[in-house]
Amino acid sequence: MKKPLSPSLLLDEQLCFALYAASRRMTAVYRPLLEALDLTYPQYLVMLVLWERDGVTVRELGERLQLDSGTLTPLLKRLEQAGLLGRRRRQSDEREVEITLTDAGHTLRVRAAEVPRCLAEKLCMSVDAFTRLRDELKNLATQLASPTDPTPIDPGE
Amino acid sequence: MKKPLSPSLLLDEQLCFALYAASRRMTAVYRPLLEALDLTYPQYLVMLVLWERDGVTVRELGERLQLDSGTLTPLLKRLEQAGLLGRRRRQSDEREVEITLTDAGHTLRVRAAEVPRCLAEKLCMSVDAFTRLRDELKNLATQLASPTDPTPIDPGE
DNA sequence: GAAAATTATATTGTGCACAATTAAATTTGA
DNA sequence: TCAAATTTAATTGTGCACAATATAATTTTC
Repeated sequence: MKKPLSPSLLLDEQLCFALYAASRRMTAVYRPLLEALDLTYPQYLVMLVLWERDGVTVRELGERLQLDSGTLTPLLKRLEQAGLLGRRRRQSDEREVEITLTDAGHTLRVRAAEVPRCLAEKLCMSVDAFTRLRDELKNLATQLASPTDPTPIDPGE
Repeated sequence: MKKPLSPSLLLDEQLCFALYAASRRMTAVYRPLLEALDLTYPQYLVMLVLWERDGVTVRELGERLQLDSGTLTPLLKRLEQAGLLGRRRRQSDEREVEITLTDAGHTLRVRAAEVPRCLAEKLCMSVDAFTRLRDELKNLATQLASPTDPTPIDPGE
């Protein structure tokens, strides 16, 4: 009598829906905070990367955030229009587009520092619980990204 | 010396990004499985609700999935075009649109039953770990949905 | 019982996500 | 060296999400 791992089609038993719903709730909580900075949530993520290291390429941004150019190109153009960053082809390799923060882009970081504080308040979690859940989600993403890992047989192409 | 709860702006320390990335990875894993059923992931969620209880209104679907009519109306029209469901105004209250599965919609459930099995394989998690993570995410969503819970002062409107 | 308020859905517009294709620059290799 | 393969962005098209607005049906209140 071994109970199989979630063979259910009941919505409330799905891990995927709990994840999907929590993720949308999370961005909904960020929305009013980021609105004050004139940023959307994905734009905020791009800014986080750039505040860590300026002058990265679109490809590097994409690797970090797991987003492709179809998403990033228009998003970066909007941030450029907003005056937060500049985009230009690299001299060394004209295929690459380098993203650099403007002064306004750098300055925004100060106001953005409030955002994680507001969220910490909202979360009401211990540092331990926060770290544990975050790392569990990272592990989950890693497991989900594994090529064909648990598939019994797959000769591939 | 009390360390504050995640006052960091580093991408890899954010719970929100771990959540966002894991959620997108999850739907990416579902995508090829659902493609075989000609469903997108949000369409699959709608079908899960309808397989549990047929004849619900758009409003009830929205409450269950936390999606509004701006998302559901076109999605439901696509499922109607695909022949999986029908939409008609309720006699008792013409404001409401009742969604009912067609025979094809009911039949699809059989093939969909394979989906959670494929995912369980991919996840490689114990039932306990699965359940615990799912319920932690539900709790997180609940906490994030709480109106103004941890805000010190807010006289409101 | 009619005006006002509420409720339910649809519509419009913006901004992601992501697949598929295109185009240009660079690298590789016969 | 030069043609083929690879790499990087951009473009195009579809389908969510969600805010804001519109519209129509129903309920409430006087």
